[in-house]
Amino acid sequence: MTDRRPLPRDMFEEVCPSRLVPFRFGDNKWSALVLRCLEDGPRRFSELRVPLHRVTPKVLTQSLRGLERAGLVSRTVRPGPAPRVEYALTPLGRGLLEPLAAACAWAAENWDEILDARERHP
Amino acid sequence: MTDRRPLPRDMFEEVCPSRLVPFRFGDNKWSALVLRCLEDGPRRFSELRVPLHRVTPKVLTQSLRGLERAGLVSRTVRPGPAPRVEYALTPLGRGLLEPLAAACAWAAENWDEILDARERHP
DNA sequence: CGGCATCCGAAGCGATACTG
DNA sequence: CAGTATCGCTTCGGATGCCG
Repeated sequence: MTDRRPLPRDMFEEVCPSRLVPFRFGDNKWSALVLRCLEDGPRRFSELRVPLHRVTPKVLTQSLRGLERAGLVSRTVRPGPAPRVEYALTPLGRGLLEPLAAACAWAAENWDEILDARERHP
Repeated sequence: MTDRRPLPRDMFEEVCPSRLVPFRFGDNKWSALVLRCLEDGPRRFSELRVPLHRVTPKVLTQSLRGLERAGLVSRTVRPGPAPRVEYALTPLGRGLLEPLAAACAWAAENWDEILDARERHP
């Protein structure tokens, strides 16, 4: 570890990808989970609320709007007597799912080690 | 997209990896960037502040403490007349860097598309 | 140099109630 | 059903000042 390249002057600039990723993942705390909920196909609004521990409609809406603005999720209103809205991954969103899954796989593999570390540090 | 497996009852349970990942990435908004700053080797406290846009010492400390508690970063005090503290990735932390890099690579590849989406949605 | 203590405004998010 | 509106608590994080 001797090739200590100098750090960039400004990693906060808009153009740095690592700025975007944590931001997208954490647009709000539910975003990543919402993406994974859409993994198997479109889901309705109230359908999403259940596995997300009864998240408040307001907060879920915020999350979905954020994902929509980012082009990761699409929103379609199906015609009918009762309102019926479905959310689905866009191709872009589906692409993000892969690195997200990689991160999750990492977490699963190192689960014990992570928990051990947290116990060791009081 | 016809195999709509039912969603799990509770994706919020402690044991779900996707809970941990957003949490780790977003422990605070700097965590991911700090990890990337340590990519090339150990760095001193004040050395980290520069590329992070002069982040406040308090906040940087919080971030580092969080990463330390998670076992991702180590903190070593080098003996000498003046205080000199170095932070470095642990093997565990280095492992996380890979999925993190994958996510960043995704962001870099789909940069234009993401920005386009944000512009289209007012 | 590498922090910690304090203050404070801003943002996050849950609960509740209401609406087309 | 799929949201919006309002409230209030909690957390985040920037600014400032002090310390060994």
